[in-house]
Amino acid sequence: MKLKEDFYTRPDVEQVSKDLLGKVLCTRINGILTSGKIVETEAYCGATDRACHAYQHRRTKRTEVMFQKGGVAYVYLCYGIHHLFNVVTNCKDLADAVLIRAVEPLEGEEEMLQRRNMKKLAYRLTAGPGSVSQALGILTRHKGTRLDGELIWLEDRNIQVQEKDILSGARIGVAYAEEDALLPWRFRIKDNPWCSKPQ
DNA sequence: ATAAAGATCATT
DNA sequence: ATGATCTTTATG
Repeated sequence: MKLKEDFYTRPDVEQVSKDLLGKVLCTRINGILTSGKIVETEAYCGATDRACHAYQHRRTKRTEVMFQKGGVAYVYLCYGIHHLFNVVTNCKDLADAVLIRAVEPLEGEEEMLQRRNMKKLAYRLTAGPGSVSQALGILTRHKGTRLDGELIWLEDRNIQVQEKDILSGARIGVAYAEEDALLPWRFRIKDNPWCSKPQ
């Protein structure tokens, strides 16, 4: 069943980030269902985290959606090429988000291969945030989409992830964030081959 | 108005 | 290792 609003509005992004492991991200773009089990995430906290676009509650046109109540999509363009998908969490005016970094393909494999311009199934199909969005058909225009709707949503399919099977580490690509770059806010499922490469 | 940097990926 | 590629943001 679909995750409800109270899953997203909890105040602890770190916790939500961990809880998202094992949940299923689904999209139905142009009527085509694609989905994947989330195996890797990163937490971003607006109030205190230099690595977050909304650091110190910085409100811009881009970050505005992060200030909404949890349960909407924050999608932005990275390096001019990649559409990165985040789940907005916490309450209104508290700009926290979780970046989905990798999923394990479940449904719509053919469509995902096509979107990624690949011929046969390989781990790189959905490893890395840019790849996830491309495979699922998520674009910046989906920014602000409610995650309880029919376009993009998350499901709990009762997949159990043990606390001991969650590895945490420093986030990727946030060297500029100084000491905040060291926070262990990247989470992944131990021994899952669908995670993106770098430790 | 202009410039610089960026939560990345694929290729060499 | 390096290039692709273009939005967002900061600065003048």
